[in-house]
Amino acid sequence: MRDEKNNPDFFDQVYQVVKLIPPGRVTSYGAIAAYLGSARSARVVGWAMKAAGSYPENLPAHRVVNRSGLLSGKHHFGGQTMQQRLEAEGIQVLDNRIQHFDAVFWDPGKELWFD
DNA sequence: GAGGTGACGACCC
DNA sequence: TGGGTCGCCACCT
Repeated sequence: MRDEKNNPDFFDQVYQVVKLIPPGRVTSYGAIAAYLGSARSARVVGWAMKAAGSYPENLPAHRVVNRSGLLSGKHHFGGQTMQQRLEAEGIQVLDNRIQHFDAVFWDPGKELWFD
């Protein structure tokens, strides 16, 4: 029954992309969803992030924020863990929002495509 | 088995 | 131009 952690293909894909996010960069749920081919399923990406809480790997979910650069899931990280981690990456975060979001934004469907 | 929810996003009025 | 509503897909109860 495919025991192991319940990792559907979609979730696994999300985890792969998230882990590919370079340090000092961030992306949005929609960007990942779009990269997977389901731009409308940005919510599902958020689910994957939530499920990532059970992920043993160093899943940099803190590098994933909403389309507005707002740390939507910061509360889920457990306090300011998310913001603090982003600052450690060199990303300026103010009031739960990423500064220069456009500058640190990382698009998987673009950056990965070019390399 | 079915319904409601949810770390979002885009479209419509 | 801005605010509101619907849609998406999977997980949880």
